[in-house]
Amino acid sequence: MSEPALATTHRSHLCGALRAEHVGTTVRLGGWVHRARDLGGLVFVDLRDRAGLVQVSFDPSRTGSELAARAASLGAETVVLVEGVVTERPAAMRNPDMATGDVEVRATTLRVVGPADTPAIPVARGKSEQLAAEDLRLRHRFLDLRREELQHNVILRHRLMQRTRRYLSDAGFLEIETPILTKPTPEGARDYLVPSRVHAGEFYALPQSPQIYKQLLMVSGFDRYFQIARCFRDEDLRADRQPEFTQIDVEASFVGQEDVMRVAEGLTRALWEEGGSAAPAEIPRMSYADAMERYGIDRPDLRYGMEIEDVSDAFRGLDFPFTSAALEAGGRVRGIRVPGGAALSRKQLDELDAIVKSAGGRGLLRIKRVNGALEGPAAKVLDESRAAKLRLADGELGLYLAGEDRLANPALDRVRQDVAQRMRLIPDDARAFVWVTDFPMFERDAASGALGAVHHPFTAPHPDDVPLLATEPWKARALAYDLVLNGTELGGGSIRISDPALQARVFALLGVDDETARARFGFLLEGLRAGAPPHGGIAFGFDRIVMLLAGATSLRDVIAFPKTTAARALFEGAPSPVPAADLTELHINVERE
RNA sequence: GGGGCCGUAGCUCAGCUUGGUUAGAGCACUCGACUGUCACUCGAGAGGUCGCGGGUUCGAGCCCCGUCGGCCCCGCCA
Repeated sequence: MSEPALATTHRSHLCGALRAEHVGTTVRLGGWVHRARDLGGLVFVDLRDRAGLVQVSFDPSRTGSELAARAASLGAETVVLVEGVVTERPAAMRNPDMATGDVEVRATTLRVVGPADTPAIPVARGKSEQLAAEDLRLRHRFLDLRREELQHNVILRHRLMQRTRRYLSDAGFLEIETPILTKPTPEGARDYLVPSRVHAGEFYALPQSPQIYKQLLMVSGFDRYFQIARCFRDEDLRADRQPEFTQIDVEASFVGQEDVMRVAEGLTRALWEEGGSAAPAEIPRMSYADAMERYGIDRPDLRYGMEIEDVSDAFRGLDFPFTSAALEAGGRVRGIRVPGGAALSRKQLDELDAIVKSAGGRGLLRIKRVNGALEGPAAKVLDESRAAKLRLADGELGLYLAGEDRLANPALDRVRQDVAQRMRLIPDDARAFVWVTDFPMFERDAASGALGAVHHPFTAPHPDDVPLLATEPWKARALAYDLVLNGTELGGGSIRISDPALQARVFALLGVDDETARARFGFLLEGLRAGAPPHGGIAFGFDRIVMLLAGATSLRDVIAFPKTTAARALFEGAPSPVPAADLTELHINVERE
């Protein structure tokens, strides 16, 4: 890959790009003083720009003592312009840890153009020195962003964004922008609202996603659309959740599920290649039902085994307190077998128990096989044939939960993940992509029994299951699909309903009456009645993809100016109060507690 | 809305268990020495609202209550 010429009137080369091939060249550099070393005559300055570091030397016997003295007095993070000659370093003075370590620039001039206060947080950091606290890093973001790691992440983000545009554009997709000021939606996440000055008491909402707009673009005949779309959700944050985030949003017409998945796979492959690691040619698939049965979650981590197994038969008919009640109530006994798990300490097992309890379970039944014999509270009640059904090998530990699947699944998932980490069962470089398909259309609220959309209310039912809408709608599958990597959802999508009559039926099932549907989604319904092609699409969580490919552990490390977990921007100080006059103009009266 | 952890010099941390004279260290900073370093080295110095408020106590960085901020998790996130 050839670097573009970044030469300007102030500089001829990038600091970090200088190599042996430049030896003898007179260069002009601009950069930040990373570190300076004053040896009492000879002075070295490591100069930094976005390409990296280069050592600039000031030898008083060549430069005169005045220039060397000025170099010695440079503070960290000062911006300077330097003129000099790229020189090969003597063999013993090369630095193999530096990309530019074979050369140095012998300075002939030095000009301070950007004096700098002593940095509030260090940019240059010793090998074993800790990072500054994250709130300080966010408050002084312009300094933190100078660090090599964040520079790398931001540049990677740019490359992934460009690769996305190139891939989708080459595949015939049109990049079309949709409004940021849009209509509040009662469904889904809480909206960020923007008051209207012109219309007292009325509000725009920031989009949670461009969902309806992209469907209307299909109605309008744009056939293939994409957008790198900023989305907003006013919900509480996590390490992998920001209030504003970026989606790669894709929609296409005259497509079925397979067509969308093929494009999504191609894009994934391109992005992983751009990120420096190849994605598999074909991504395996698993049904939602299968994922829940074997992994207890709809985004299974397939980098390791320990699948959930049903061992109800081993306990059926037994008078054993842990399992009897659950089995009689129609529940099951399920769990995982942990290879080598018999060696886990009492303390570790208690910690697992705590995890189960925090996930809503009553506790774990633990059975291990040591030297051929079962050990644990259930060992006495299980005879040979029942014990055999557990299929525990020597040294294995069985961890079981009894009860309803809806309660046991999340707990089993947590246990499986925790154990995998504890036992180091996850290979370092493993990548396990999987498509999860055949999601249910609806989920039933546990208390009220009311139906809600699993994906969103515009998702098409599986054609085989349309009859179920009239009888047992909660059993109907949707044409919805999620792409999962290592237990993380990368993206998800669906084929949409393009038949207005079917859309009306689905709204009815969701408890949305005609009038409400018209008020909330009228412009979409009118669109569908105007002649809608079959269409569907997918949206990827772009920030999360960058995070994975950057090897970062927090979204904040791949977003230039992120928010804290309290949705604050520490750098610019948002949100903030506004003058009373501004509120008056917006017809807003703020009540304070 | 709930739970957990953290807050001491510009930065990273120790001190808190068991309250007691002047709150320490490394880095950074200032001054000085040093001509091949690359986390340069060496010497000296300056630097503190112990997040904030209240309480207990003869006495609080340390104990208690509240509060603010950060991080992680549950709820929430069609």
